[in-house]
Amino acid sequence: MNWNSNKAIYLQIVDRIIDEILAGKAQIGDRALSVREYAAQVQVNPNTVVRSYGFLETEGILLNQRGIGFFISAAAQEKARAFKRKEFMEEILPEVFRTMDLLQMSIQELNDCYHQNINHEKTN
Amino acid sequence: MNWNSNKAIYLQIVDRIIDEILAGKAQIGDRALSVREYAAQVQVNPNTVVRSYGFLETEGILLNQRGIGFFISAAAQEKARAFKRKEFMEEILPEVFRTMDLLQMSIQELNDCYHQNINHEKTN
Amino acid sequence: MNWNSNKAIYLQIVDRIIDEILAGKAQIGDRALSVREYAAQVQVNPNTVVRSYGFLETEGILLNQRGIGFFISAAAQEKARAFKRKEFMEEILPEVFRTMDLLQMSIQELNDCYHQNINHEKTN
Amino acid sequence: MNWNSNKAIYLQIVDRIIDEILAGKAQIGDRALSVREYAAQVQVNPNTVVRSYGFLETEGILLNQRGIGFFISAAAQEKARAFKRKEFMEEILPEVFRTMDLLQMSIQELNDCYHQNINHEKTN
DNA sequence: GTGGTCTAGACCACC
DNA sequence: GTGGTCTAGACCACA
Repeated sequence: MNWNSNKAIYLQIVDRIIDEILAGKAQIGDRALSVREYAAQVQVNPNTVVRSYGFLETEGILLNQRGIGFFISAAAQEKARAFKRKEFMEEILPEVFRTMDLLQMSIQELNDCYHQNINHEKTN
Repeated sequence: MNWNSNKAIYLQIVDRIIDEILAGKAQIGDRALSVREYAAQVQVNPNTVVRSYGFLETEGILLNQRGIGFFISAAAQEKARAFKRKEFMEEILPEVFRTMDLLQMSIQELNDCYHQNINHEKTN
Repeated sequence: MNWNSNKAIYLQIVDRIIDEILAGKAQIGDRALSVREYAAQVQVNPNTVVRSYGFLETEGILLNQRGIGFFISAAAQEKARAFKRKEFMEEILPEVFRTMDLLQMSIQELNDCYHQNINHEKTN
Repeated sequence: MNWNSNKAIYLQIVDRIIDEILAGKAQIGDRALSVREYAAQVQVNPNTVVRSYGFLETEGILLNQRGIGFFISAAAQEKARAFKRKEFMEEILPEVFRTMDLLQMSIQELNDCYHQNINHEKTN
């Protein structure tokens, strides 16, 4: 796994799990990998995963069953989407629009970028 | 100024100065506020401003004349725009499009947000 | 049953059984459910019930007749009451009074809560 | 410091700090002891204090100023009281009343205990 | 100096 | 086996 050095690893793990839930790769009720398994898989210390899982539990995305493990909560999709959407609408987008203004970039240009990006992905 | 963000304060100051240059509030050849003045103005430790100015100097946006102070370089506008544009196109936008995909958000919705945002600013 | 609490499940089961004894739902000499039956009933690992029963045995509330099962001991009512009362008077109440002091809550308020609580239960 | 082995140390530290705020020993705007200082004072590992402070920050009771330290937030009293009160009303009290019922203890007896307790404290 | 993060390794209660 | 906590010690960015 490639870690971006600007963001805490445990938060990058959080993002990754949220993305997987949103992408439907993890279904409601699925058991999450055990802390040790996940840690081994992504090559980090188990404590780091404990932190990620703990964070996701406070967000209501994971549920902990004592002595058994963590599970994808029933509201995981919804909570994950809300979490991501809030971050996007309140923190990312305003900054994007402000930057566009400074760069004197029109919304039309942004649309062009979007469609280029989409086409680029399709050909991959 | 709110320093609540997760981003390092010195980088927030960098952004702020670049924004002012792009917005034309600081002209080529203008003398930048002294480190102490700026620090006092934004309520921050002078060392922090030193770091911001240093960063802008390596980017070619500020020029340091020893014993006199920092000045807006001749190429400041151009450099600032290039810096900002590169960051925007290569780091911000791809992530934005990826997030839109995860949130199943159409480019149309983004356009709507943009126009709402613009109108909101105009009425301020 | 909700096992969400911070308390160990086997202790929650202990509390539940003590409560049933105090409430007179389990009579002296009654045979307790087998570990497996109880485990199935409350949806828990049998080992967990084993632990609860073991705890109650050391408290003299259950008796184990090898090969037959667990029974409510003759002194169960008395032992259960003593156990609960001791815990209540020595651990719970002092902490309750200290918290009331911190919250600047009067004994009158507590009385009000009590009566509200009672009325609420009656209407259920 | 005496640690109760039933509760995580970092949570006991949280409780202790909340109690001090409610008791008025820590005033709004006061700087909290640095993580290292506090850790040395109560003889635990700094990481444990980091966890306590982090918890209190998410509760809005402490504020973190980057590179400077933690401070008692403006809303600390209110947040601390709300936190404690919620815990008391929703978790402690219902259990207390249920136990009183099981022990066939009247509200009058509870009042007596309260006044004894108060008198006892006064003579200390 | 401050807090933030990560690792390594240990012990625990619990299922 | 599971997660939860704690320690010890390290390194980092930041003020």
